[in-house]
Amino acid sequence: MKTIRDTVPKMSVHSQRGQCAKRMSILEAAAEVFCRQGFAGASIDEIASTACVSRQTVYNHYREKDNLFTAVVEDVMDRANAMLFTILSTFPEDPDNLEDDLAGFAVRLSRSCICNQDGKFLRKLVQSEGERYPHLFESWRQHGPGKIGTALAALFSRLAHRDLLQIDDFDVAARQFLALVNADLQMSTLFGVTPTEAELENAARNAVRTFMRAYGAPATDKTRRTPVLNMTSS
Amino acid sequence: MKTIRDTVPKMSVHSQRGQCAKRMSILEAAAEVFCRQGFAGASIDEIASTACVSRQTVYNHYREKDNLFTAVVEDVMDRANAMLFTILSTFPEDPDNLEDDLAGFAVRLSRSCICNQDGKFLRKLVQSEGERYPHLFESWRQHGPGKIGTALAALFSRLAHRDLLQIDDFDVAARQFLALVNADLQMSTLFGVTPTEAELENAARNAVRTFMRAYGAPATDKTRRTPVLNMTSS
DNA sequence: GACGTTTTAGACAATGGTGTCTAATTTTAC
DNA sequence: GTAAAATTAGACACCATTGTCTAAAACGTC
Repeated sequence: MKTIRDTVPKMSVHSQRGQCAKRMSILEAAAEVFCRQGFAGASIDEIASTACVSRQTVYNHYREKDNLFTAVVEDVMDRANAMLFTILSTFPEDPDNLEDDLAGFAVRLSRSCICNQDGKFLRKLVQSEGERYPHLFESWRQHGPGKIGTALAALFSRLAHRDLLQIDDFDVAARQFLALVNADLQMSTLFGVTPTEAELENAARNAVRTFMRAYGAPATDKTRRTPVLNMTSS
Repeated sequence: MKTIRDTVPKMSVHSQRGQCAKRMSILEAAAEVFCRQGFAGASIDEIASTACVSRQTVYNHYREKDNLFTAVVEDVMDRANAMLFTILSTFPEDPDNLEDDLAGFAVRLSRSCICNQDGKFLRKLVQSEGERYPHLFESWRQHGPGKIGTALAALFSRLAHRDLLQIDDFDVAARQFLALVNADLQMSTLFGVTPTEAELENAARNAVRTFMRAYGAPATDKTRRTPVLNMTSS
């Protein structure tokens, strides 16, 4: 990637601050407009005015529209990736109450990796522009949310190894866990509406309950199933 | 909606055939191009040449691009709706082997309503153009695949009523069933690749197995796992 | 073959977007 | 303050697209 440094060698260090702020402002605005309008429907003028920046500044930083788009995707992917690692580090490896802890984890995951602005952007962009920018698929799989599945599979395998879960295929279980968490949120996320905290918790509870029924270890005393017939979340 | 009939009252009956064929050809081509390029990225020229029709003919049948888009969405929704009813009518209401029958149903559902061309079109279009055409959301929910959830809930409730399933919340169970069926196919569908029959069957089997572990009736001999302790309330 | 209708190719204006250029202005470093 | 760098507004050429118009051609029916 080419940064502004390559073309402006004599620049002093401190002027980076204003430049950097403008760069980020442009990236943020471009993400917003690309997400709402798609690549073809987004105009540089709208991106510039959204970023409170002149059109020429956009062209100064990113030579052309394609280049800007690539930079935006890269930026959002990096951020989403960092957030994903943060959330994965909160996985209940040594759970007190597995069902509750998994539900909490599911809430954090959906809130910060799936339902947030970046998650929505990546899903929408991969779906709408993926066919014309096939590298989006690879990026999504390797640097983006596509990694969640395999990472979760590894974490589940550890729980299974300690007999806290009974799983035959970790990859399938991980995908199903994600699918269940999304089951109640798909409508909202498809419609672009950010779910409330209560909806997140309810969805996570429903998902984890079903997941534990399918994969919970049957015999141990502390994971005795509580036959709840009503959900009545908080 | 204004059709060509309104402006050409004296037309003979048989010439409708060619016209009708052209109309359908245009609709089909427009669906393909809109799906691939999005609304803004699709050009009438490309639609016309894809349909093997002159541009003027497109304008003759559908006055403007917006109108054509609306007609395409309507057409695909209607077709998807009809297909959905067909598939729903094959739901195993009186199952021989519930798990196998549900898996077969899941294969048919994903093949003919979710992973097919129309399903892909609707998902992609609702996601990418939904914000600018909010009526798409309502159509999707009322006339499109959004109905699958509630329809499935009703069907599951019948099975539960006959003690073939043990479900507390039918809507949740239906959404989870759909989510599980999609769990293994999300990657393919997101990438625009049509899954093979073997992938469909494998996905359906994984989904139904987990679903049955979570919601299968406990008493029958074949569903050995998940010893549900029934509540002693009352 | 004659007639009305539909389709077609091509030209056309209008519009809006991209990307470039310039000259004036502002910011920043020292 | 000064000089270098960045930003800005505006004009500009260029191109793609939309939607209209027209005259010729193809089609279907009688």
